[in-house]
Amino acid sequence: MIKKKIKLKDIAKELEVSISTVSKALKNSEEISRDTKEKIQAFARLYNYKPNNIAVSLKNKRTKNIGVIIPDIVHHFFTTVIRGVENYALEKGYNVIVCLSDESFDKEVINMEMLANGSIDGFIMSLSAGTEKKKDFNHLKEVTDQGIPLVLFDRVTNEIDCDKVVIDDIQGAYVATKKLIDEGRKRIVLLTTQDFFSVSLNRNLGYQKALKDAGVKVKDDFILKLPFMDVDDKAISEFLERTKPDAILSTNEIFGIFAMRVLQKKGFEIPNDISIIGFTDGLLAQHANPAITSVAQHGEKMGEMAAKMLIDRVENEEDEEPNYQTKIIAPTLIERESTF
Amino acid sequence: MIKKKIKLKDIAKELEVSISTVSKALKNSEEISRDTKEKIQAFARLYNYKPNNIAVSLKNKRTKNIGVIIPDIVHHFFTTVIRGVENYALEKGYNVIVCLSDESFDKEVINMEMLANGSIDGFIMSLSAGTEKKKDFNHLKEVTDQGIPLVLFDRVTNEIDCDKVVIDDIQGAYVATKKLIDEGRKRIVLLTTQDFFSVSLNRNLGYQKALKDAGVKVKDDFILKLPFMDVDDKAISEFLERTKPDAILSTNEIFGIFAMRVLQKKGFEIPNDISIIGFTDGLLAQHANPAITSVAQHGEKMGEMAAKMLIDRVENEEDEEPNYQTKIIAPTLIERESTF
DNA sequence: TTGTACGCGTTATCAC
DNA sequence: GTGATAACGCGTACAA
Repeated sequence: MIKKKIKLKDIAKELEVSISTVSKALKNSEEISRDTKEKIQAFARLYNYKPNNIAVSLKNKRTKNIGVIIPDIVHHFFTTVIRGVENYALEKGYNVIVCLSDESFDKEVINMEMLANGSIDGFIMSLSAGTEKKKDFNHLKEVTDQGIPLVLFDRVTNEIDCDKVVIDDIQGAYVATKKLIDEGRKRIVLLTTQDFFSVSLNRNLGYQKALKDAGVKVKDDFILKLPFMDVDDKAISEFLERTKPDAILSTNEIFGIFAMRVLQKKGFEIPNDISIIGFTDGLLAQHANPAITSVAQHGEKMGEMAAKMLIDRVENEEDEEPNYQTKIIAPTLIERESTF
Repeated sequence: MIKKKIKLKDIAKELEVSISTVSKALKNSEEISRDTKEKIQAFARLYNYKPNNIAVSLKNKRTKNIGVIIPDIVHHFFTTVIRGVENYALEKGYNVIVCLSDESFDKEVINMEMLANGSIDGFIMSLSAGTEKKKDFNHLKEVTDQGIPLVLFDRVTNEIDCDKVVIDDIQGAYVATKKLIDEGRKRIVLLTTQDFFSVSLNRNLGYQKALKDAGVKVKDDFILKLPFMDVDDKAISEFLERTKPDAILSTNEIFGIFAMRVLQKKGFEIPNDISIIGFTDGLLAQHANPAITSVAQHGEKMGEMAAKMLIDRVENEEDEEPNYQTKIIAPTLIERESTF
């Protein structure tokens, strides 16, 4: 009952010509006579011939696959990036192999090694928390040393020479903080993650810069650094009680949501009593009540750009002069109901 | 500067042995002498030799890739399924190639055809809206006819003979509706999508069955069928005004969230005035205020089961008697703040 | 215009 | 113990 896939050899045998004639005929080569071409093409269409990707890959040393390694897929931002990559990739005839590092250095290494042995033409990735913490980038170095193109996005590192796509995190935090200052807020606190995340560090800088520019003194105890994994309601609650803020900037979506719920349960009104701005313009921010003003990271655009950079690199490997670029996307402040 | 990847031939040349000796030595074959094995293995380790996946695939006719095609990735449920698939796949040494159909029949076909030509050992997929609407499953049929294993999950069809993983949607809706009835709710309305979605149909059945079992007459105008794409605030708003419900069952997460916001803006208290239960236990339901009681679909478990079924099938292709199975996962009602 | 021969990197069979 | 050879499916330089 199984209709096995037909291959060149089968067509050749059936039509009593050589394999190479079939191969050429199917590529519409000028060398082959109109008659045989038509005969072969008709037969191929009839039996739905499609070249075997693996054999073609082995021959061309091109897989038409791109590997994407992200820390976590249950995370709206990464999800939008994948969608962007997919969009562009499909258009160019590439498949996307997605691997999750699960925020773990080891998994990131394993995944990279698996894919680096011929499965893909290039990588798009965002560093896992484990890798950012450990600051060990040898697996990236090995990949680039082998000449495999790599594009880093969002969570990047200066240690590796390659193409990058990021948003201007400093600017994003600056604009958000400024918005809060302009509203007249005086006690603006920051909810963020630990410093080893490059993005958190930059957002923290932007926050501080905006305060300084407005002549406000930065207080260290107005900044709460939480572990990235399980959110700790209690820590947030205590922090808010201690600091009594009139505005909150959160460097991610989830901390902002948690803070808002804590405050609402205590009877505060958002934004009347307290304004909130979060990073990552995800579904949670959009559908919260009130909807949360957010710094959009434009994940889909980021994915598309990363894919474009990567595929350009893959398809023009002659470049002996790498000339790597870092594209910086401007973040956008999306004003909603959690600010005035 | 580029350190090209080393291959068997390079090792053979360097150590002045034959390629096959190297190959055997690296697989620790008994045929090779201890000395040469050690020498070769040491050399291979030093130069970090790793077999080329593509060549191995061509030889074994096994790619160790599995293709996952889903309608949308910016959707928490599918995202958890992918995570489940990834978990199991990585453990078994498989990569996951993710393709998005974008709810479109055409994209689904294109993606399938791309992957079916040797890129993957089997498929895991959930039907796009377009495919469910069109009821054209030829692309699936072709794939299974070629002997490529296929596991359908969540949005499945009876037209195709293959392994399947679903949750018991009827039961899920039944339990949720019963919960609302037991709370004493009298005017329970249903927010759902159009009938061509198999899951919506079943959830609708469960809702109606629960009402009938409780002796409540089902009113057709208590059921609102919305297009799946862009949610229409106004339609929901009008529906709620017309039906004046004291409880809402939503067959997905997003409609429930929208309904809640509409009601809250009108001054209703959840759950004091109106209870809400949604399907898909996603981030939105968890972090809404109040948090929404939901029917959990156990996406991660579903993904793991689908991956296990697929890989079992792939690795035991001798089975001439297919004997396909449909695994039915029991849904769980997660009680939160939007019900009593 | 068509066909032969070889290579892509690996593995398995068989001969030495 | 080791090595030559064929095969996986395709593409192409070269020969006929």
